[in-house]
Amino acid sequence: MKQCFLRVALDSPLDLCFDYRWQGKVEGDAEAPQAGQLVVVPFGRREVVAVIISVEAATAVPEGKLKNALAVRRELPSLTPQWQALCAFAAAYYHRPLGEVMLPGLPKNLRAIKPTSLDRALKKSAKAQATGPAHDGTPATAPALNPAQSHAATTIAAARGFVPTLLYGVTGSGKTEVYLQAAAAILAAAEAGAEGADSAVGDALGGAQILILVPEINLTPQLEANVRARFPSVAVATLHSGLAEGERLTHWLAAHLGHARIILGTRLAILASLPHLKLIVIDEEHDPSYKQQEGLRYSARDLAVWRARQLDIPIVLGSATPSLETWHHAQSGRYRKLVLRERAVKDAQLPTVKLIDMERDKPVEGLTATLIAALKLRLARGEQSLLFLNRRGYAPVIACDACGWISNCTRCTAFMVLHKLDRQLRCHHCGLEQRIPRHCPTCGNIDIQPLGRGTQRVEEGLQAIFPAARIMRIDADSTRRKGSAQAAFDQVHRGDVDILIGTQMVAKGHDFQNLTLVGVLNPDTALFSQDYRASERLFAQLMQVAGRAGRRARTADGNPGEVLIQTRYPQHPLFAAVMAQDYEHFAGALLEERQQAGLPPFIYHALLRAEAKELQVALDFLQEARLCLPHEGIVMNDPIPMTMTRVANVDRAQLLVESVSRPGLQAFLTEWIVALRAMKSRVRWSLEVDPVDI
DNA sequence: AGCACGCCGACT
DNA sequence: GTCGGCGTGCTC
Repeated sequence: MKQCFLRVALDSPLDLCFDYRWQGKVEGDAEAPQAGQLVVVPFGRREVVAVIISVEAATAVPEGKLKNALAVRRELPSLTPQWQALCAFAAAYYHRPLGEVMLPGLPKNLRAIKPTSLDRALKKSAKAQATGPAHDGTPATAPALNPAQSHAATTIAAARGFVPTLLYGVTGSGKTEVYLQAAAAILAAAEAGAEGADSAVGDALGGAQILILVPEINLTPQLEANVRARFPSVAVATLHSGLAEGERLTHWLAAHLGHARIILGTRLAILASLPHLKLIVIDEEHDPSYKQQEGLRYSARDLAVWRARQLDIPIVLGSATPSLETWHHAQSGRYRKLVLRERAVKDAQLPTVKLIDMERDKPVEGLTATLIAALKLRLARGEQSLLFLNRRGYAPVIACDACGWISNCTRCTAFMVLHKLDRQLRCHHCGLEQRIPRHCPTCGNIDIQPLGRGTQRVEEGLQAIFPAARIMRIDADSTRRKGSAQAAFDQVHRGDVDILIGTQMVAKGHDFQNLTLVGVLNPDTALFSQDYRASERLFAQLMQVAGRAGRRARTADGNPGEVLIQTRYPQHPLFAAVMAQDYEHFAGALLEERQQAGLPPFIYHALLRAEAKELQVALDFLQEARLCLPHEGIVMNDPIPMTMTRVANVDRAQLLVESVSRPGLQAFLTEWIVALRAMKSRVRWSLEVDPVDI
């Protein structure tokens, strides 16, 4: 080969690869470019970093259009064929350009035309392993496992090849401990394998990497501390969106170079380069946060399963309330199921769950007399309580009694939420902020009232009822500053808080030792939601928040923790399942409903969204899209406005596409997206595969 | 998506 | 007379 061409993927919505002339060393030379390397190329009037997909001897691009590639970034080891294949799969499955999958996840520094001190970053990532500060520490002793935990850990670590495993265990059953012991066994086995082989091969065999995903950034510090204490001589790297650019670069490099052996991360970590990956763990696999909701709308859980199959390695999906998709696979035998029925702490009991009928026990300040009495008891005993309310702000809306005016957002189909502390009305969808009006903007009435309540209002009411109590609110508003969420949780752990009030942020993962009461203030809206997944989510959320109570052995008077749920619908079957803490029965019933209604996981969905200044324009586009191709075996629903039609002065509509066959749906989408692009419409549109909010 | 070019309204 | 609005055209 005298001359060669580089076929590259770059971050552009154009769904094609671009070829460049390479005027340097070619095939056979150690310095020749190869697939998986980063390369700087001119693109239009700018220069960008791209990934080399292949090196070609010829190109179909006419000579006049061809440009020269500028520089191959040889100091960075190539991204592996496995990583390239993962990206190629995601691009094909979600119908997005390859470059949009490959490049946005790379650290900014690597995508810069002139990377700053890459050599130093490379050295730093390597050093983290050899002389990390934790290296001299003694490993924290692994807690003794109960028989079910031991069995699970051994079974997972002994798996050979692709074995998807559901680790199904109630909150507090010690799933994390199972992950860590399985990880320890796999790391030890890899090390032993490395010693036996000669050193060159040993590195390839020995560098086992383990990826552990958690749903939220807030959960990484606790898990990281845990992991570092247990594995002081193992290099650990975290990957999540909260990292500073420098950290992100060194952590990403530590993973890519194989130095980091345990990688903890949120969903974005599933697209990281992990050349020695030997085990994937998805903790709380049912959690909606694993679904990316903008840009490339991928499911990190689904990609993780694909990645495990591709690498032929085990994957563990852990949950007390598995997603119906995963449960369905476990029931049908496609996934292996390991069960933890006992709580790991000796004598710890499941909390008792009771309902409070709000029709009989009328709430004051959102709190029923029963719940207030329970809070009072905890205060007297010096125990902590948690109140859960999935609505931030002071009140979701303010209204005028006289004329019926309500605080609608002028740009969205939504209310302006009252934020009393900031003296503002705020739209949670477009960010619009307004001063609170002193009188009704329509009729001038001075008597305008907040309707409903959010966390701020409950906090205010609680403080009035219990003036001496130390009350802490944790929600997206109170934790906006970096590190403030961790500081707040630390305060709760230290015992400086009597009553914690929060949104779903407080429901996940945190292990509060002295917390014996959980109050759920108003779960009712989810009972009658249009969204067919609402009840699955509510059940998981209630079980999860209930699990915050009674994680230690017993309360002062020997009772288990208590969960009180306020509702106007105590007869609703969902609550019966929550009280019985019977996930299996509930999941079975939901699956049967889904099968009869023709919903996932028995059917596959894709969603075409369109947005325009005028709703009709978006609907017309979807109608045209609906008819532009024959679609045998595909159900095309009518185009409809989205539930929240208008956001930031843009109207949105959607078209749901269904099929009983995943390959059938995929084949159709591949053709359809070509046809949609050919329409050359000015309407903004996007296609989502496996949507969750429809 | 960027980033250009290109042709019509209110400002130093 | 120019700055700048966003329509449309292209990117190996």
